[in-house]
Amino acid sequence: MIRVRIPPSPTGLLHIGTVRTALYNYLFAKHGDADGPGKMVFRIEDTDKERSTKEYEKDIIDGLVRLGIAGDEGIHVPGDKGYRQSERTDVYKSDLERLLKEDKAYYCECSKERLDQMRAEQQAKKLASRYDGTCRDKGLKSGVIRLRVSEDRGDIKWHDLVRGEMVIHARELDDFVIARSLDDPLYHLTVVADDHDMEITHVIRGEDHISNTPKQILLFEALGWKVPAFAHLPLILNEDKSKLSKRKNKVSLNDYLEEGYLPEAILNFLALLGWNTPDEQEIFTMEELIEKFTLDRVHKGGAVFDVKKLDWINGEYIKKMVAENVDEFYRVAKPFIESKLNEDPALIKKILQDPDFEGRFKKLSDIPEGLSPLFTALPDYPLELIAREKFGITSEMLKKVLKKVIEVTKGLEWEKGDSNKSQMISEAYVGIVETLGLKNGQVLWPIRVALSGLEKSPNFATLAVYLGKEETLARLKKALQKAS
RNA sequence: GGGGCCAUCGUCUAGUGGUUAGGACAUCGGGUUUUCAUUCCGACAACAGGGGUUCGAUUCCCCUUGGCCCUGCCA
Repeated sequence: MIRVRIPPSPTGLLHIGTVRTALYNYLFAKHGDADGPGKMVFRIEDTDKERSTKEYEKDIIDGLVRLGIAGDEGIHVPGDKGYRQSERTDVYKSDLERLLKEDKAYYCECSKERLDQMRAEQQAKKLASRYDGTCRDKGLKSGVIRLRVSEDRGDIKWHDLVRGEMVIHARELDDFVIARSLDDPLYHLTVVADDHDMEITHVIRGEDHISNTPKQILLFEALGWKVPAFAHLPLILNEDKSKLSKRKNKVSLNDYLEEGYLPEAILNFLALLGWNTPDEQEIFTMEELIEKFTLDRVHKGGAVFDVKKLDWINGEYIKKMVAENVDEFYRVAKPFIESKLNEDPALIKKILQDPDFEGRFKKLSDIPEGLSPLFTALPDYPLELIAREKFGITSEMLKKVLKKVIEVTKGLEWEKGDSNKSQMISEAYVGIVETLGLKNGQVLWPIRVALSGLEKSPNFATLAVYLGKEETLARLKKALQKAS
C-alpha cells in the first residue's frame, strides 16, 4: 500500500510551497494503486532546535488540517505520538550506534576553520568541495559523526517518478556529517530513519532535494533498508523566476486566507501549478483531483505563482458557493463582512444572491466594499462625476433629467429591501430615456452616481431598492441641488 | 569554483517526427437596458539560439545561452 509523508520543519509559518507538496502527496496517496487508496503521514522535523518553535508547529498543523490535507497519521491526530523528530532521539541514537559499530560511520574532529579553509582551497583549484577524509581511519571516539562513503561505490541511480532516470557519480559525494553527536542527529539521518520506520513507500518533495537524494540512498543502504521511490516536484517561483520567497511574494498560507482566498480555491490553483490534465478543465473538485492525479503528468519546470489566475479561480469558487449554499458561504465570509458592515445576515445573504453581484467578488475581502454603497452615507462627490463629459451631459440636461427622475420616483412605491421591485424601478428609469429622447448614459449614469456618489458601484435599481424610497429621493434631490 | 535540474504565448499549460501549434489567466477591442463588474463574441501573443539525425523537426541527439537548485556540524 502507498504510504507518503509530509514532513515540514517548524521554522516558519506554513509556506505555500509546503502546502503544494502536501497536496501532491495527498492526491497521490488518495489516488492510490491496485491496493486501493494509500495513507499520508504527517510528521514534524524539529531536529534544528535553534530555529524550531511550537508556534510555527501549530500554525503548520492548523493550516494543513484546515485545508484537509494533513493526512491520516501524525501529531495532528489525537493520541498519535512519535511523529515529532525531537521525540525520537533514542531511535536515531541506536541507528547511529549501529552504523558506528559496523564501521559504516566514524567520528570526526576536524575543526570548522580547517574545513572552511579546505573548501576554499578546493574551490580555488576549481575542484568540487568535499571532505578530505582526514579523520576517516583515526578510530576517534568523539566528535561529529560522518557516513563512510566507500570509494568503490558505483554511481548512485534512482528512477525519479517525475524526472526519469537519475544518475549521480559517486565521486561527487563525500563522507557527509550525519550527526553532531549520538544525541544530536542531523537531517539526512533523521529523514531516512523516519521514512524507514514509518514505512514510507514514496518520497515526494521539492526539487531542491534532488541533491540530497543520493546521500539518503547511501544511508538507506548503509542501514540495510529498502530504498523508497522518489519523485521531485518543480519549484514554485516568484515573478522573476527565482524560488518563491518572502521578500518578493506572500508565502504563508495565512496571508492568502486573511486576504479572503477560499481553501478550495487555493488548493485548486496549487494543483495546477506544475500539474494538469490533458483536457481543458480548470476547475476541479477534490474528488476529481484525487481521481485524475498522477505523477507522470507533473511538470519538470518551475511554475511562476500568478496571483491573477488565483484571483480568477477564487472568483469562480465564490460564485459557485453563493449559488449553491449561501448559508455556508456566509459562514465562511462572515469575519470579512461583519468586521466592516453591521447589517442583518439574512439581508446580506439576500443581496449576495442578487444577480447584480454575481461574479463581482474575487476575494472575500472585496465584499464589504462592494456592498457598502447600499448602506453607508452618501459620499461627497464632485459635479464632474455626475455630469460626465463622456456621455455629453450638459448642465441643463442634467437638471432636466434629475427633475424627471424625481418625479418618476415619487410615483413609485416600494418597501426598502424589496428586491422584487428592482425590475419595476429599472423599467421606470429606463423609460425616462425614451421620454426625454436621450441616450442611456445621459440618464442612467447620473441616476447611479446620484445614488452612490461613486464611479463604481452596484446598479442603480439595486441601490434604489436597498436605500429605500425616502433615501433615494433625498439623494436625487441632493444631486439636483448640486447641479443648480 | 563544482555538481545537478529545467527551457512552448507576459503567466499556467496541451500537443506532435508532417497541426492553421490548442486551452486558461492576463491584456486589448466589440456586443448585452448606464459605469465598474459580470456575461458573450473577437483579437493580440509562443516552440531560446546554433549544429546535427531525418524526405521532414517545436518534437530525437549534441553544443551554446539563459534561468533555477544544491554545494552546512539548516531542513
